[in-house]
Amino acid sequence: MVAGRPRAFDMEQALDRALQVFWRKGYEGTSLPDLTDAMGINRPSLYAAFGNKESLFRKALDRYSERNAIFVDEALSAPTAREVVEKLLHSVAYARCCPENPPGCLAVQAALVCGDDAESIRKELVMRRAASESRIRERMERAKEEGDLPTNADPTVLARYVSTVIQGMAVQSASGASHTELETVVEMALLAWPT
Amino acid sequence: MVAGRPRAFDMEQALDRALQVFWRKGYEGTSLPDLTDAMGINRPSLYAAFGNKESLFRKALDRYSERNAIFVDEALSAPTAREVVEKLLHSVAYARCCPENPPGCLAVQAALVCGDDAESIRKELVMRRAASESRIRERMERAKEEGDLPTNADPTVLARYVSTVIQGMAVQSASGASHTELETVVEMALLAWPT
DNA sequence: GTATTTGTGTACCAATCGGTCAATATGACA
DNA sequence: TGTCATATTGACCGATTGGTACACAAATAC
Repeated sequence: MVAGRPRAFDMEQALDRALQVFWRKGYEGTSLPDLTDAMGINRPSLYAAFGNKESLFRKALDRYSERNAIFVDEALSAPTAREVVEKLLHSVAYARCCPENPPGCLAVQAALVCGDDAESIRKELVMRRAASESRIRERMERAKEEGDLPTNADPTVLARYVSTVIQGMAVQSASGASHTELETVVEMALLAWPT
Repeated sequence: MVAGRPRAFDMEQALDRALQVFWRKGYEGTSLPDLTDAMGINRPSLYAAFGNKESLFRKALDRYSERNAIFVDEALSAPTAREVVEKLLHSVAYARCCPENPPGCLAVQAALVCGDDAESIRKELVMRRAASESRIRERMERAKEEGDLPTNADPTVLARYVSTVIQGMAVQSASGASHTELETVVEMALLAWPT
């Protein structure tokens, strides 16, 4: 980039707008007019700045993941396994219902199933969800080494359970559940935690 | 219907095939060629027999719901609240991974989010999921009246927790989880149950 | 056998899909 | 003040979307 006409829009803001649309309508449910309207730019500008629809989605997904990572990292750095899942679940209950964002979880609802064209997006999301679960599992393994969990506790199972509850809350949120409703789920889910 | 040329295909079988496609690809992700190919009929036959895409989906959804209702009814008729949720969760763990069906739950993944055109389908699915949760809640209310649950137990919260776990398992299944993996989730989820 | 009724097959419809081209506008730099 | 590099604009592309019109085939009713 040497000189030339400067870009008339804010790329960060435009990407945020695109993220919101994908979040609300999913990958397949979002059309290019949906995107250009929300981003306030026209089609060739979108393609010049972000590539095609798929690469725009991936950039939006990266942004989504980065923001999620902030509170996930914070939760995972709690001193005990119990505190980790408490923080994690409470954070998710808040984040999925944060009023300035669409309900639900992008990584769950953007392409849980899809037509053949979007199959690579679906697989990407499957991998991201698996990666999230792995991070929790690794934290539980550490907890077990530290004597922070009973010797018969299985980090894989614990992580899968927590992931399942989190994904269930995503569906609940996408169905209109409120923050307080999700909090009751969190409290109950924590009753299963080993002591 | 007085006379006329007889239908050359089996409507029940064709509807089953359509259900499979919607289940695997979601409402928006399924195209009419997807449907006609799977059903082995051509477009005008499909429209004559089932209306349009939306009404075909609703018929397929009804069929899906009926089949689900069989084991849900059986679970809800168990004598105690504890047995109800045990049966329910184990049944779901099996049903979501039954090898002759697509993974996941149609009512969750067919249109968790979507474009404007499919909005009425999405709302229908939200209502069905809410109805399922209500059935569980009513069963828990009955259990409480029967002294089958602690006096401080909240049927609404119990039902929401069970629904959330079930929906989480649907996401896990759609992501490739096996039956035995879901069973470990069930066992752990049951640890939260009040005694 | 002929009329009537219904299903099937082909070919088509307008609208929308994701994506691009060529012309023009706008800035930085010399 | 040009020159050059990039951004914006509107029109356009072929392919696909959900949905139909119409001619023909196959059965029953008389």
